[in-house]
Amino acid sequence: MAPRGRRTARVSGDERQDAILTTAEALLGERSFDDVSIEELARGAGISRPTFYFYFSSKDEMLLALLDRVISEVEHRVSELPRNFESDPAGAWTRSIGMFVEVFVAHRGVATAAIAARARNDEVRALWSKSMQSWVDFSSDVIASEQARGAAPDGIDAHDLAVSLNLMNERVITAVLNREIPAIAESHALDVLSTIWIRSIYGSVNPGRS
Amino acid sequence: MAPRGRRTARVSGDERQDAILTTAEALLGERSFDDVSIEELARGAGISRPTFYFYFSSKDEMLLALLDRVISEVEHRVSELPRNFESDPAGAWTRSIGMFVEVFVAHRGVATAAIAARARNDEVRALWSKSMQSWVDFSSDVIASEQARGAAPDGIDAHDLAVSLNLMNERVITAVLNREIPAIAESHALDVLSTIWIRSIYGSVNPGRS
DNA sequence: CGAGAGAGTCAACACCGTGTTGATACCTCG
DNA sequence: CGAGGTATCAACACGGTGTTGACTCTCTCG
Repeated sequence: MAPRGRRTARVSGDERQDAILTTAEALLGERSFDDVSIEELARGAGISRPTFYFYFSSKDEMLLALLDRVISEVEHRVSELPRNFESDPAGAWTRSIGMFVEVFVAHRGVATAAIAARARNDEVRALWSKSMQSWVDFSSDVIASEQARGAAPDGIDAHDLAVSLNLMNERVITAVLNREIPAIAESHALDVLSTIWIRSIYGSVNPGRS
Repeated sequence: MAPRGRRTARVSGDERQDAILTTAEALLGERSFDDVSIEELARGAGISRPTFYFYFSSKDEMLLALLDRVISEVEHRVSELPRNFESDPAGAWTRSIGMFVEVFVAHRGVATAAIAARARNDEVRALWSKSMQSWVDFSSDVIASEQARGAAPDGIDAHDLAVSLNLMNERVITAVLNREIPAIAESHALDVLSTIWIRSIYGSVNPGRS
């Protein structure tokens, strides 16, 4: 039943929860997780600090909710990645890595906060690890099949290679997004990463089309 | 003047400072920086919490002192790295990366704490960045000269490549040391990293000796 | 309609870790 | 001996997290 004429005095619980998460994404865009107090999150959502605890049992719990949304997006997008690497390996890898970059750019604040929280919070670590594994499994499968069909040389375990390259992506992209030193120019990032992936997977500068 | 017969009731300031740093390295080996309180550091060094502030103005300041020692070691060891890449490129790179790995392994606690603190503390960030740059400059110089002499293909900026590969090392090694998932086996790490470096620098599986 | 039941809210409180202050003891050197 | 730097710590102030208990609003059902 929609509220008529006179609006309901109180906004619904779900809206409040969303308001908290929205406030959080916004604040994490400008400041670090530690520098955002629960007080601010609550004020941003129009409630008092204790009421925040009605919605989330802790600040980390809220980060988990934020991260959960991102993970769903990641798993969905990874499952839709094309697997036709035979015809244009370089292009296919570049598109895959590009998607990785896009997700990080779109959720920079959450990603940075999660990476920091990972060190102290088991649940955050588990959730982050789940998302990294989506990418690792995808790339590991593709590398293994490229090795199987003879397009990529053996001499390195497909899974080890996939893990290392994905960790490189994570680290290089956060360095770029947080304007660290040393880092590379944002405009080069995708190009540089793709080049490294392709050279180290195929052992050559120019993997042949077939 | 050495204390005679009767020992000085009070241990010297320098010893106390060292005791704090030693306690810190030990505790950081088992717990995260945030989980180590100043109270514990002080107790470990046989002093009270306020006295800790006589030696360091904050916990971060102490981390800085810890990191400073590591940086000196890094700069020293980097400057001693051989540069004879012409005769045995693969071996030379493996030895260089091996040294990177060694430093991380030897100072695992400090490295992990510094990486976490980097996000919130400017001085830690600056110091860490200085140490990364030692490695980046070294590798960037070597890559550029390999490209110049025609042993390594162009098509990627030497500095961008050096930054990315060094960031990969940082991330992969911390993942290994902290037993993250996904990560690779500690015993493979050096081998996997070297392979990726060599393939992506030389654009081939087997850079020729000359 | 009116008495629960739930959801939602918050003032006040307890706690813990950081950083500060001021008083005091010790040690050395003129 | 006594002045001045070195070293020490009890007690305090502060800020952020998480908890409690009482209150209000709204919806439902006899």
